[in-house]
Amino acid sequence: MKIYNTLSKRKEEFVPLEEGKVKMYVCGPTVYNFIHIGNARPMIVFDTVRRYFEYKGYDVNFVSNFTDVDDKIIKKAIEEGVTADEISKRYIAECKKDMEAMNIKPATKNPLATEEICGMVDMIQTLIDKGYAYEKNGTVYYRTRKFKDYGKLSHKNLDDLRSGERTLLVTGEDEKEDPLDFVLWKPKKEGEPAWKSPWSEGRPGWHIECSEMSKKYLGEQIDIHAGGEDLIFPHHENEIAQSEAANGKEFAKYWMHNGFLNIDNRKMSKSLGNFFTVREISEKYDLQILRFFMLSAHYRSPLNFSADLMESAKTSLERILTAAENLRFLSKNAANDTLTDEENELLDKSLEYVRGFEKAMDDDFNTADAIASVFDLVKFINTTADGSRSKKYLDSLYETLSRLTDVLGIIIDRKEEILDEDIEAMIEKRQAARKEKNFALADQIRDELLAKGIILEDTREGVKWKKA
RNA sequence: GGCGCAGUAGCCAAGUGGUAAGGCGUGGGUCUGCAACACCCUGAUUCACCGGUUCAAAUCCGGUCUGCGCCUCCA
Repeated sequence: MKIYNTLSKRKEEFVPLEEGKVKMYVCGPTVYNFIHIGNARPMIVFDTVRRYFEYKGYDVNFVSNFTDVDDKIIKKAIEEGVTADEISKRYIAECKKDMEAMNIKPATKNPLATEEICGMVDMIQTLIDKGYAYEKNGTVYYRTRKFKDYGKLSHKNLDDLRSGERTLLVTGEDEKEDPLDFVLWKPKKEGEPAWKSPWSEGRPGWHIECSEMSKKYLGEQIDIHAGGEDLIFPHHENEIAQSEAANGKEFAKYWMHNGFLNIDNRKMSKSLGNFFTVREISEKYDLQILRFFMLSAHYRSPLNFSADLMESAKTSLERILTAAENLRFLSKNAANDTLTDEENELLDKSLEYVRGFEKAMDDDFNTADAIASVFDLVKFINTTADGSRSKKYLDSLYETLSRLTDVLGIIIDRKEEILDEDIEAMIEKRQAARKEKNFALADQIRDELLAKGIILEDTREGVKWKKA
């Protein structure tokens, strides 16, 4: 397996720290509102990465935090006249609902920043003891120039940052030894949530949260650290500086970053009025479609979102779902159960698509290419599966398709739904009408059912129905 | 100013040296009472543009144009 590593700027063969295990940390959202579709991209992408590791037999320890103390949360709390805690708890719950609807597997652990303050204080103290941090008037800063590898992830050097950052110099607090130093701990302002520390009553800086939570739940060294590309600098760069200085060893072996989601080729923002929450999308579409849409491009490419593209994704996904539905239907009605020699050969052939899928995924999780293999398999299913096939053959194809779509987090199973008796009766009535060639009545009944949200399809093997 | 990414058919999108995957859409056909599903056929003599390297370039090098991102909270 190859993974593109932001550190080296190239694809590298994946070698786990510990045989058969993957330790990965994904920076989670700050919970001050419903998550937006931009937040959804890393969730979907890295859940798919995790699923593929599991498919390959790895035991994945997947940790993703919620940042539940932050200026934006505090601001929102003040607006609503409630506690910051209430805001964060509420939106964590809402976020988990959205994640479930996107079929994102629950993380092994979702640490909350506010529950890990102790560890952060310890880590900051270690940094001070080692000379990597200093305290001024209750605020603790990281001594950026002391960490010689600073800039290795974002491939910046300190002097470039300085020359470009006039604003930083101007706004930089006088207390800082250097404008590039960043905050590890800050004293509280009136009315803000605060915790005790040796330096002041206050709260941790954003960057130290992830360093500490990653260490606590995964250890000092992890395999993969991931997040949106905007986190490369300064967030991840700072995490490296903190963790490697404090722990004295390499923090993460592979750094993965997803590209941004744009709306009409522009960055999503509230001021441009092109801002969508996942919840809003879910009112119009099954979130499987959003998931499928996001996986239709490579995770490192920018991805443009629009209504047309969602419609297109919906139709595409429908094609996969229809093939699965057909297999289920045929299997239920299959006459014989033993595989013929020809079917055996066909099944061998179908494995070619599995190999294509794996080859794509092995190459830095190329989901767009992997989906092409799924469509090849779908075509194969549509051309070889019919009423004459054995149950075993049909089930075997279904199992193959299901295995691949499961890696993508696409659910093809559908619960057996039971129709109301009167609808059942209408379908029978329509069948009778068709037999008598009373097509006017048959069509009328079909329209009535459509109005009730039931779509009928007449096939050689019988009548199929699905919900609109 | 510094750092970086991208430009492939109507749309989306794979493809990093060997002669352009896949999906959506369009048009035609087969199946069907019709519809739907599905299947078959239909698509870039060409990969923003110019020049170079090579037997061979969408893929490598140089330049031009265009769009975008990061450098500040941000997935």
